[in-house]
Amino acid sequence: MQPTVRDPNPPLTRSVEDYLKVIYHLSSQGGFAATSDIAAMLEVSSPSVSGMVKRLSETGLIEHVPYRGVQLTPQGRRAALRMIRRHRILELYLTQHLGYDWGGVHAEAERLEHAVSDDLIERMASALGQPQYDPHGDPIPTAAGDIEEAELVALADARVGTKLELRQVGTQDPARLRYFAEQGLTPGVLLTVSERQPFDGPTTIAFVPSGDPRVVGRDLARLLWCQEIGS
Amino acid sequence: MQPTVRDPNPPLTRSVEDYLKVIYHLSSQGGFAATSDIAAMLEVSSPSVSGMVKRLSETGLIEHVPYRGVQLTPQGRRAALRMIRRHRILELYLTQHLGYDWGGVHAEAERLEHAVSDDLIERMASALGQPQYDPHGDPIPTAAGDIEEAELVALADARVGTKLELRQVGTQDPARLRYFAEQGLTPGVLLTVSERQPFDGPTTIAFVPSGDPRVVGRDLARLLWCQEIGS
DNA sequence: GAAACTACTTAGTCTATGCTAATTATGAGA
DNA sequence: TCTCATAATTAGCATAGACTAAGTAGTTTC
Ligand SMILES: [Mn+2]
Ligand SMILES: [Mn+2]
Ligand SMILES: [Mn+2]
Ligand SMILES: [Mn+2]
Repeated sequence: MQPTVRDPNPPLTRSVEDYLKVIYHLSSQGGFAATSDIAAMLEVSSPSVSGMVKRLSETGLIEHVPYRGVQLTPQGRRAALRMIRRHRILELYLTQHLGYDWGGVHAEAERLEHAVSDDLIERMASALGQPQYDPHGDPIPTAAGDIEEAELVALADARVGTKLELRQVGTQDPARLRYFAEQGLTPGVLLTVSERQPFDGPTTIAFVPSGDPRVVGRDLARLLWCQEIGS
Repeated sequence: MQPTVRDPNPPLTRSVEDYLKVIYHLSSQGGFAATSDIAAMLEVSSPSVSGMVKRLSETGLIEHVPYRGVQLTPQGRRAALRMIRRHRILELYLTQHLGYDWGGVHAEAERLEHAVSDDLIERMASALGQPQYDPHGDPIPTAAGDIEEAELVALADARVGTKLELRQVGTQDPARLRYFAEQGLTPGVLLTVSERQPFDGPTTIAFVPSGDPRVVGRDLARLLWCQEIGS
């Protein structure tokens, strides 16, 4: 009778997968992810995060510096990017093939990402023609775990007079997403920055080529990630 | 400070949903589902089943007669049929739209059924044209919870000389399913029973209209559910 | 440099779900 | 009716993941 050896490589649980994704997003700018930020993103208590952080660092998925924060190990990063690939392919598949709108698709993908097989994800990716971006403009990591790192500027910070392409919309909030869609503010749109009010005021843009003007408040303008267009 | 009131109607967990489905299948012929049969189907231990049975009967999803077995309450039956609808629509969607074969599709649906929203299932059902049967010929319950009850006979029990339509294939085993598909034994096929060897021997059939003969061993013939065709 | 605020961790508890080992009920045969 | 095999249950324990309450470390502020 075996003394019950623990599986050294158990499959990741749903909770673990969501923690890794959140830690990836919080530490992608190079720094550490703070306990309280993780707690806020996942809507759990700080002690819950401390507990999970302990387990994740014991299994080698993250590195924990007490009172500083956590970072992903290469293994944790691979796992996180795998989940992000799943999430974004699911979002795109649901919008392209099942009529979802880009506001409602996030919640569905948030659950499905943990249940689909790699095989199903690759079938969806094929059906979509190996897409590079999800409905919100976010880059889809490759199956090998590579992800495009774009140098983008928030519309709220773009200099007046520059010409921009809207590339990513940095929110999952259905209400804001639907509003952006109504305003024509979806990835791929071209615009110029015509004016910005002082004291963190709104930004005025003009669509290219129509020239139609639009005023965008500061909070929303911070969600619109753009790329400067030469000339 | 509230003394923490428990949610009186928590969402069902993945485990609970799988238990209900299994209990539905085991008790669908009118009787009780036995603890050991539930345990075998779910590949868990008998004490685990006893424990779950206690909780499920406390929440009113099943009726438990100790040492006899369990049956679904109307509420439990509704929940089980909802899961079966999800499972079968998923199986059909994956085969029709994503190129799955009918052998591999069950495992994928077994996980996805717990993660999809009702909305997604209904979108899939629409894309499929409100289908009535899954890839294995099993009837898909309606969203309202009605399910077709067909009077079928196993090929192993069909009288020699009768003409039959193959309606359902009663296994999820990928190897057997692929074998059946190779042999042309898929739902909708017409055949006549030409011979049966004594002492639980194999059954010989002839396909209609081609007349091609085929010998089917007893164990496999018990998985092929058929309907007698008039004339 | 001490006080005070904030963020983080630790301690202790709870639920869901699984397990093994031990016990008990049921029904079939003798 | 008694015995025994089988099936089911109970007892006791483990793990994942959440929570609240309490304590501690780091950081500001005067
Ligand atoms: Mn998720
Ligand atoms: Mn997205
Ligand atoms: Mn299942
Ligand atoms: Mn099926």
